[in-house]
Amino acid sequence: MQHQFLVMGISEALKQSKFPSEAAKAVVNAIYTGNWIVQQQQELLKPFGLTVQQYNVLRILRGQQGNPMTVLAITERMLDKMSNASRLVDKLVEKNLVLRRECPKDRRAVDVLILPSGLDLLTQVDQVQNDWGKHFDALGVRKLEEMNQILDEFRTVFSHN
Amino acid sequence: MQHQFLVMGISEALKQSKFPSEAAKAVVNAIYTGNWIVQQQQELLKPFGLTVQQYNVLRILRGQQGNPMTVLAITERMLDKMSNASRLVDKLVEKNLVLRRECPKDRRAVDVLILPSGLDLLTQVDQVQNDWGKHFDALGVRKLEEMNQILDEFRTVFSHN
DNA sequence: TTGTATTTAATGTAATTACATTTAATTTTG
DNA sequence: CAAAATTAAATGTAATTACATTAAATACAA
Repeated sequence: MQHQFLVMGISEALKQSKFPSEAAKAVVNAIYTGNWIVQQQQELLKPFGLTVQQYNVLRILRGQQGNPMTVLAITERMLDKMSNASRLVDKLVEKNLVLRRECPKDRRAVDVLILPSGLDLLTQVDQVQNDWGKHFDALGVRKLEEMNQILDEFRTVFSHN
Repeated sequence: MQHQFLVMGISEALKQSKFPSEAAKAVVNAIYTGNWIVQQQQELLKPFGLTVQQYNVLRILRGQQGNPMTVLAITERMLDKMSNASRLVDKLVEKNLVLRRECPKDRRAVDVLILPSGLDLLTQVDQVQNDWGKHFDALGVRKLEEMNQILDEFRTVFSHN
């Protein structure tokens, strides 16, 4: 009973021929596309024993280039409204991919650092991720820029009530 | 410690100034935008005691115009790879919004029907949803069509290995 | 300084999701 | 027809998420 994401236009994908408006269709399409990507990434990450969220946290930590980040700083950079960065970091500590230690400047805060083992794992995952991402290059930079532009606009239109 | 989705370009939103490629940015942007919408809908639906998934199932059932749907048919039309349409329908039955009964043609299957109370609730939600969706009209049909086109292409590019 | 408010992270919990298994009914095959 | 395979839904469970609360440290204000 596993639902497969099929690759097709949104109407065929959801077997829904008519939407009340183009905007309604875009809303559904954006959710569907986001889910579709997450689904794909989940599959890619399964062999590495990482969830999408854990992977994202690792990447965020790598981006700091050896500098520690507090849990709060991690939360701010996460894609997902986070249920719990604290517990996510827990999992990564359990897997020995990151280090958690008291922040010397503020003892409320906790510094999190990616370990060499974490960097190694990311390197492995990168290989697979890059291959996967290559598919999108076929769209061309021009169109991808357009996509980014439109998605940004789509969210931004909300600030102009 | 609740993370707020702020309305801005993807780079500012995630405080990440550079992406390895435009495609990588688009991937993140699509996930972020999908999450952003789901988040908004969650807020809208909270007063009605519905989760986004439950709401989607109700809408799917309404689309059948009084005809019953099996659980499997519902699953096929869901936005999300479904953990469990069966338990989702459970919740809706508990709330007295839908009816579940044995399918006469195939006793393995279960017919699910939306009840008048379910339709009423949807009518109420529609009002709020429509107001929310209005914001996107500002983008113009032209641009929304473009967005739908690009998102479809984005997923479709995968079938052309 | 001392009490109050705020910030940061962790924890408790209920609900949901992912994933595997089970049960029952139907379809297919020999 | 009978056995095997398949299909549909439900169930068990572990993990994750949502949401609220707590605990500890810091900042702020009187």
